[in-house]
Amino acid sequence: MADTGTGRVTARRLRTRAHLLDAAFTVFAAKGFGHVSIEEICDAAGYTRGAFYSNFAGLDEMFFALYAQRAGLIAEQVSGALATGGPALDVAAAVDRVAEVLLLDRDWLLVKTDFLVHAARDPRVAHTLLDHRARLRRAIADRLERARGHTPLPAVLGDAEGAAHAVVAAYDGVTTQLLLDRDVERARAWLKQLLTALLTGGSPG
Amino acid sequence: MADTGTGRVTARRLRTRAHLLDAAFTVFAAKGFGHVSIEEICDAAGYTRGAFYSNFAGLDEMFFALYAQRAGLIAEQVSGALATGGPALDVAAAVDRVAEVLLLDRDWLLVKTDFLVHAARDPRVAHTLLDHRARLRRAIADRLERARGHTPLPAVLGDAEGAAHAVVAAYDGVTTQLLLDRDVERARAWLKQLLTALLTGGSPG
DNA sequence: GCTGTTCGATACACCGGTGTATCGGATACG
DNA sequence: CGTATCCGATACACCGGTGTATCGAACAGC
Repeated sequence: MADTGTGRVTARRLRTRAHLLDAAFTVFAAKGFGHVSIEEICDAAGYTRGAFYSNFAGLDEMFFALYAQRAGLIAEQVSGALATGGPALDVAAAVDRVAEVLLLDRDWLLVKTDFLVHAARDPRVAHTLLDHRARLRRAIADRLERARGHTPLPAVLGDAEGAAHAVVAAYDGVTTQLLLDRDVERARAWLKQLLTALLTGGSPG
Repeated sequence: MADTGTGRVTARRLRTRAHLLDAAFTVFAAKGFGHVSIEEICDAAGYTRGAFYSNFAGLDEMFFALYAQRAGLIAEQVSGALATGGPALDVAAAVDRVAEVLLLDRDWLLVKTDFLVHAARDPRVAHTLLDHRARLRRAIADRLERARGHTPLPAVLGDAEGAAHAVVAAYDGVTTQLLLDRDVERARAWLKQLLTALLTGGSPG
């Protein structure tokens, strides 16, 4: 069973846990959660089930841990992309940078979508995901608010929060298309175009 | 094994097939493809596995058949919603009607998203889904083209095809949010707002 | 280096689901 | 009605994965 106690955590433990998570990411991306067995992950990582059960309670918990880990990473990158550019606050430039970061790795989109499907059926998980999305929106809204005046937002979207909502929706929409046609470049271009249309009300500047 | 031959199709067969598909829809929506066993579906439908294997080759084929059936139904409804309104071609009104139809049943969105995830890993399936989406886009684009002049499109989106692309992306984006927060009314309102912003470039008229 | 603790490999019992082959009853059709 | 056909229920053999209990080996601390 997974070690839940607060007994001191050894280095070895952390390493194998990380190895297992890395392998899990690959396997989940390839086959999809729900078509993956614990054994497969252990094989891919070069361990046996003993290692797995020593680190995780089961597949669900591991999947959750995996998502949390990777989502945190992405969140950092997005924050970084939003922070750069100094106080000059150019929306168009920010759109470019964010689009580059968000549509980077198809494997991540696969896992993320699997997680969405998972969350859609488990309110507890859904709550976590909604939290994460809310934090992302807030970061975007903050940025948009600072840019207001320099580039005013179209009124239909409401305040900056509304605009941020629209940005996330556009991202989700483009993700869907990318999952199907596998054309990352087209998806990026398309996302930029969409965000521009939404945030500037039609004028690219 | 599933009857692939062209031997004459009896009425009984069609009925049980329909029953199985109906039950499958419920079960898939509740648990998600990948967490559903053939037995579960048969139990829900009141049959045994014998009936299943007499009608389908396996879970995958059944899932595909289920999606095709329901997607066809929705497509008809959308076409209907786009057709009504006579030749007066009011974009805002069309947006309202389509938003009502598209965000109707959460169970359908669940199954649809499962299918997307499935298609994302199987190019053959992906091709089918892309086809279906292309047909939907064409219907929307046609409608938008007829409305052009009455309500001109913002230039950033390009031609009517581009605008239709944006409509679908907005739909997908709103779907994601709805899967998480389960608030259908909010999703509908939000979709209308988003489509209005995209298609009119900011002005609600 | 020695030793007590921790980690992960191994072995075991178990279960649920799969796919097939067979058979009896329902059904369409003359 | 009678009968040939079709459909779906039943039974069987099988497999892959699960979770746990145990033990040897690696490791950290002194």
